[in-house]
Formats: sequence, structure tokens, C-alpha cells
Amino acid sequence: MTNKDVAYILSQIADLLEILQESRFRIIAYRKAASVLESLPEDINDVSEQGRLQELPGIGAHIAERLEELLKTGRMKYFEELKQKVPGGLLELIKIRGLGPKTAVTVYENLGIASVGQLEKAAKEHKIREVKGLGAKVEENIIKNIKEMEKREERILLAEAYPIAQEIIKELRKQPFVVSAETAGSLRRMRRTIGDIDLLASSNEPEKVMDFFAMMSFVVEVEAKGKTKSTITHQDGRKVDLRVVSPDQYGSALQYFTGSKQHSIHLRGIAKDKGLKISEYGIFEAATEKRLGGKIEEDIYSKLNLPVFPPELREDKGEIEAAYEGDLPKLITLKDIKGDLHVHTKKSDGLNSVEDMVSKAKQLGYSYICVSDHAKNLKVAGGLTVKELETQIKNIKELNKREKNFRVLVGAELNIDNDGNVDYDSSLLARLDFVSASIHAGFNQSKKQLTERMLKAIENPNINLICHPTAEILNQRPPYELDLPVIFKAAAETKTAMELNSFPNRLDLRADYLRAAKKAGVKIAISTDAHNYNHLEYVFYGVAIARRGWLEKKDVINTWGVEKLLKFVKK
DNA sequence: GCCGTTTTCGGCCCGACTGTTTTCAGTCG
Repeated sequence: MTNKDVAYILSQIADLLEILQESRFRIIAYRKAASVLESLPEDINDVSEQGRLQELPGIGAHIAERLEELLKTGRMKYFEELKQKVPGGLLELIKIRGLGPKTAVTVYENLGIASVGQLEKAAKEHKIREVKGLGAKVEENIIKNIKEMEKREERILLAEAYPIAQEIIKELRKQPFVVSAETAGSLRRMRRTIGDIDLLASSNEPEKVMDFFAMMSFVVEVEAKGKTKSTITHQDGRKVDLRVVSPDQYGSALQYFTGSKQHSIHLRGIAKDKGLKISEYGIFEAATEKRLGGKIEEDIYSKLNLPVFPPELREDKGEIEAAYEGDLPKLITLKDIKGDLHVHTKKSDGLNSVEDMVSKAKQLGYSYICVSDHAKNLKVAGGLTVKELETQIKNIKELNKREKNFRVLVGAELNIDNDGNVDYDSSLLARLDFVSASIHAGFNQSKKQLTERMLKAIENPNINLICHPTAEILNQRPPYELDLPVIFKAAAETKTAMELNSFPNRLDLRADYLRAAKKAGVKIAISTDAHNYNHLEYVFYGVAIARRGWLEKKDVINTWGVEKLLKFVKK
């Protein structure tokens, strides 16, 4: 049973408790425990076996005991009892937007509805409006939102949401009645995937902003429109929320809407202890309601003796405690990046020549790239034969003679086969500047097999970097199972770097794993896996995830100059 | 159900919008 499986069960328990109208704090407790497991960088089975469950935040005696039962026996009595009490379909009903536990119970008790299908049928037959407290509008929304749920894709990729949001922000800022505008929510925190796009603006004429927003060219539907808050559907099918506040409330509103929810709740708790109250309208003395500030985010944080956290850190995963202890990292920035260690050319499955890639790299201000075309065993990706690699080495050598302040490193992206072996013989590998390796197939092996396979590659003295270490593809393929603590320990000992692959549908390693890797002493390479020269720009998203993983310049090997990098390589 | 430089009991963030209501419950973030 994986962390994700267990987290899912905990969140189902929370849903069940909600339907059963249990104490809301118990519900919150289960949700929190689920979210902690969701981002736990180690295997919950190991944590349980070592008796460390209660060391995890949000997991106390009760949940720990129930988790142990679940992990040992594969079953949890409590969960099964709850399921007995709730008709199965009700869990599905509350996934419909706008339909919560109360309404689900109401339609069940009045109409005996316990499935999405039955609900849709009843709505179409106008039976919903006959129930007291529900009306025609509810009926309409049920039909609409079931349709929406059916066609709704997964969360949008950061790299898709970001440009959409920036374009809207740019338009808003041009309007004379808009004082300021910014992204908020998970987008501002730069999560790998985004639910709805959240935006914030400040203005002295909020209704003008709402009118303008609802009329923008890309709007296909206005779902809600109030004086200060509207939700529209973008032509790309995405929901965009815009909230407007007055200019002197902008900071507190931005803090609040950036979240994360857990981060803000933590802040409000601290404020409360200090006799203060935080809302999106400002920070106040609790007793007198006297407003102490809120025009800028600093007004909020400084009253709590906290710095203005980079949005990427605002997850309530220890950043607040670290700030009080003076232990906040100085996060890496895009301009720290000096080169890209994972790019492909048309010799394998890329689109452009080495020269094209070099030219783009120079535009980005880089001083090196490493050409890592696929190797001979990965035939589907046009892997280079020994002879072709020899030619590549020769050509790049020639190219480097012509270059002054730029260095092209010769590398390869080897394929780690099912037994942990890689392409080419070691004498050829030794002639390469920087060698990467990754797993491209055999994802269904057991955790033990996959771990051993990767360990063999890590311990191979010719290999410097493991690419896209978990092979996760967002919205498409889950990460394979790997014993990450063991992997990270070996990587640190052998000075084998781990990749943060910047490709928008990978962003692998993810932030929680990066933090664990850093803690274990592993060095990271933020590279793009570019298959054409425009892909080199994806480093922007890689750096964002690195920041979410608390990485500093010193943790990332491609912030180093080429000499220091090559010294690291000779392990 | 969790948690603790006020506490092992008594707290637990706060507000907008919709739809159905004549003052508010439900849902969402």
C-alpha cells in the first residue's frame, strides 16, 4: 500500500465523517493527516514499522493506531464501519461542484438518491426542486456540474496556467481603474499543477474591474459575478477567479489568497496568540478591531516577527518554524543557472543541431551545455551507435575549438536496463565529460527490483546524474516505487547527482523529494531534457520547483562554473 | 482528532457568493 493509497483512505474517511455530520474538527484532522501523507518523502510502511508514525505532524495516537492496522492487515475496521453507515454513492455525490455533504444527505433522505446517475435523472425530471430548501437553480447547476465533472481533465500543468494568468494580469494592469494585479493561490506558489487560476487585483472602483473581467475576450462563461469576486471559464476550459480589494488592503489580501490554506491558518493561530486578528482586509488588534496594516504583505508578516516568505515556501511545512529559528534557506534564482546538463539534438530524438542549442543557450546567458543524446540501447529514441557517438565526440571537440567563452560538454543519456546495466563499455564512457542515466522501461518491477537497479547505476563510477528519477508524468503516469532514502544515501556517498527535470509534464524530482535529497546531502542538477531549443526555457519551471524544495544555489551543480562542475564529476 | 514558551483540557481561521429564503444555510477557498 503506497502513501497515496493511504492518504486517499484518510480523505475518504473525512468525506464520510462529513456526510455523517461529525465534529468538524475531527474531519479537519483526517484531512490534514491525508495531506501530510500525500507529500511524505519516505514510505509510510517504513515509518510505521519503525514506530515513528506519531512523529509526523497531524498524526496522533488514534490515527497512528488505525494506520498501523491498515498497513499490517490491509484493512481498517473504523473505515469499514463508516462505509457501512453511508450509502456508497454519496461519496461520489459530494465530488460534484457546489454539492456538499448537507445537500447530498438531503437528496438521499428525500428522494433516495445515492448515485450520480440517479441524481442526474432526478434533476432532469425536475424532482430536485420539489425538495424543501432546494430549487430550480440547484437542479440546473447539478446537471451542468455533472457534465463539467465528466469532461473535466486533471489539474492543469503549471506551464499551461502560468502564461494564461500572465496575459490576464498584463491586461488588467493596463486599465486605469486597476492599481495592481497579481497571481495568487497555487499558481503564485508555483505548484507543479494548478486547480483553478486565482488572481487578485486592487482598485478604488472594484465594480469596474469585475465588469471588465467578465467581458474579456477569452471568457466563455461567467459562473459568478459579485462586487468584489468573480469566476469565469476561460476559453481553454479553465476556471479563473478574480478577487478585487481596495489598494490599502492589497497586501493582506495577497497574503491570504496566496495561501497555502495551511500556511495562513498557522499564521492566524500565531496572530490570535498575540491578541491579533488576520483577515484578507488587514491585521487588527483583536480586542479593539483597530487596524494595524495590510497595504503590503510585510504589514502582516512583520507584526508576527516573520519575514515575507517567498510564495514557493508557503506550505506550512516547517517554514514558519525555520524563520523563527533563523534557518530559512536563501533560495536559488533563475539567474544562478549557468548551464543545462541534459539536452538532446537531432542525432537522437531532438529537433535541432548542437549549434542551434548552443545559440539558444548563449541567449539565456549560459556558459555551457551538455549534449546528452540517447544511447544505443534505446532504439525508439534514435539512440546513438558507438560509431555515431565517436563522431559526436569528434564534432563537439571541433566546435569547442571555435568557441571562446562557451563550452559544449559531450555526454549521453544512458538507459538503465532491467538489471541495472547501461549502454556502451566503460572505456568509451570514460571519454565523455558528463554521463547521465535513466530508467525508460520496466516500470512495473517491484520496489526492491527498481531500487536495486537504480543503485547499480548510482554506484557505476561512470555515471554522474540520474535523470527524471521517479519517471512520473503528470496526469499520465504515476511515479514508480522506489526506496528513496536508500537511493539518496547512495547518491550522496558516490557523488551522483539527481535530476530535477524541468519538462512541464515531469518536474521530477518533486519538491518534497528535493528537500529529502538535500537533507541527505545529494546534489541536484536542474536540467530541461530539451528536445528543441525553445525547451531550454523550461528551466524557469525547474527553478520554481527547486525553490519549493528549499534548494539553494550551493545545492545545484549547474549553478557552478564548468571547472568546478568537472571537478565534481571526477568522483 | 490533534496539540501545547498561557494549556494534558479546551481550544481549533475567516469571509464571499449563491440560492432559497425573508434572515440564513450551504459551499467554497
